[in-house]
Amino acid sequence: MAKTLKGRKKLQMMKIKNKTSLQVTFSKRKYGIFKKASELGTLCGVEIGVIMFSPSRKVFSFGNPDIRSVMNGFNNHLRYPHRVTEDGQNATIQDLNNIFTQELAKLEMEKENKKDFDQIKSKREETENWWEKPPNQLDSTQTNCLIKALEDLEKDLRSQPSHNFQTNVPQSHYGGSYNNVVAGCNINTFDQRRMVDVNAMNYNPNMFVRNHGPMFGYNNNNNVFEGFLSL
Amino acid sequence: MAKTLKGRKKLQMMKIKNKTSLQVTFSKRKYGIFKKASELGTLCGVEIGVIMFSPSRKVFSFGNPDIRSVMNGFNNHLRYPHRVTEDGQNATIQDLNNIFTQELAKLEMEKENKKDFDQIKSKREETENWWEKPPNQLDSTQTNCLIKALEDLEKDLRSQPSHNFQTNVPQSHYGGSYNNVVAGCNINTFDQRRMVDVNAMNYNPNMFVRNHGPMFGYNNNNNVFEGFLSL
DNA sequence: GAGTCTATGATTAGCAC
DNA sequence: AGTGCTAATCATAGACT
Repeated sequence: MAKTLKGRKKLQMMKIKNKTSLQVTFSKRKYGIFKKASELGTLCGVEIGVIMFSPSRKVFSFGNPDIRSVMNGFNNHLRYPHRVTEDGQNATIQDLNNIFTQELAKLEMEKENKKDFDQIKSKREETENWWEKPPNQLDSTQTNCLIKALEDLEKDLRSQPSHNFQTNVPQSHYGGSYNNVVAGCNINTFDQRRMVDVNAMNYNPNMFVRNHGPMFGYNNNNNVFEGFLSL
Repeated sequence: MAKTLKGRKKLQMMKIKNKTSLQVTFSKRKYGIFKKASELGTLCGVEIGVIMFSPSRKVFSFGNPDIRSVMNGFNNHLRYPHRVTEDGQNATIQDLNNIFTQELAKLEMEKENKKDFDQIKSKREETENWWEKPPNQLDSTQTNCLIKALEDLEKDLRSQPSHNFQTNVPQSHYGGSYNNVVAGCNINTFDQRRMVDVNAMNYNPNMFVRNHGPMFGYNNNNNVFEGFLSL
């Protein structure tokens, strides 16, 4: 049957009103762009990536060699002026990742320091209660100090009005407050919580683009599109 | 002058051997693709982004409305299986950002705790050196403790062989080691370093695409490309 | 690198399925 | 949401500036 096709007409460069023809145009031109991108990649041996959303907000993408590496390469060129590297350059995402990684390393170090600190604390408590120990467990330095303090005390005590002496003050007064609750902060849970927090992060410097799910792409070799499981 | 132009010839779909014609082809087709992408964006009112690297590794990109928001939208669809949200979903980049933000908040909290800790430490030092203070500055509890310790000491000292007493041991022996260097870690710089480090991060949850420098783009309105300052 | 020219190849609007 | 048709429009290889 002879058909009276009018052929292509020039299109005004504005959003297509008719919903159906808009959808058809999108579909055809999407194919056209992906094909062009594929050709450019092949002819010139360059990396290229295309990302688009359909009128119904579905995601489509093409990448040569793949969209992930192209985005990765692109991100390497992004600069974050609010953050500057040691040599005065605006930071790349890699720099930010490095900074974060260093932060976490330091957090880890803090944790270690805290551990040391606690160790020293307990050692110190041990040492600092030396005046309650029998003198034969004191070293000569401690003994000397005690003697010195004792002499000073004696001198002062003799030169001033009497105190209201009360013996047998419970030893736990010191031990308790040093070992656990100090000024409303529970030392026992302090370190534990931090440990949990640090482990919770489990930061991977490469999480920026790796390890994500399947996505749409234009397969350069056989003109087949692969599906991106959009939400 | 009459010229014998041969017109366009069909091109083999393979990498162009001639360096010059490859560069020319790239330049022309780059323009073509950006124009197609721009048209698709206008005609269909959709978001589209194109990123490519020239043969000399220069970066070019086009985005409607802009490459950043397109990449952002695309990233919303990426999933990071090594990281799972509370409801069991694979994490988006937003989730990762949230996790990071929370981590930093906790780091900040740690810093506060450290501050408290140091406060307590100094308070404690103050308290713990009480035996070196003149007795009129001691409270009754401390005095009682000292008396008790003194009595015990006296008793013990009398019941054992003599020590080699040396008076005038420098007081700084205690003060020094407690206030500054502890087990190889300088307490004075400890907190300061963390403060600097934390402030140095200044994490912006939106740093993924915001705040970066100028980049090439195809200006939809007047067909002008803007430059991306590549490295 | 970018722009021009021209013949020709490639894309696609409008319509139907 | 995609396919086939066809005529018209668009893109561009090659050569040159």
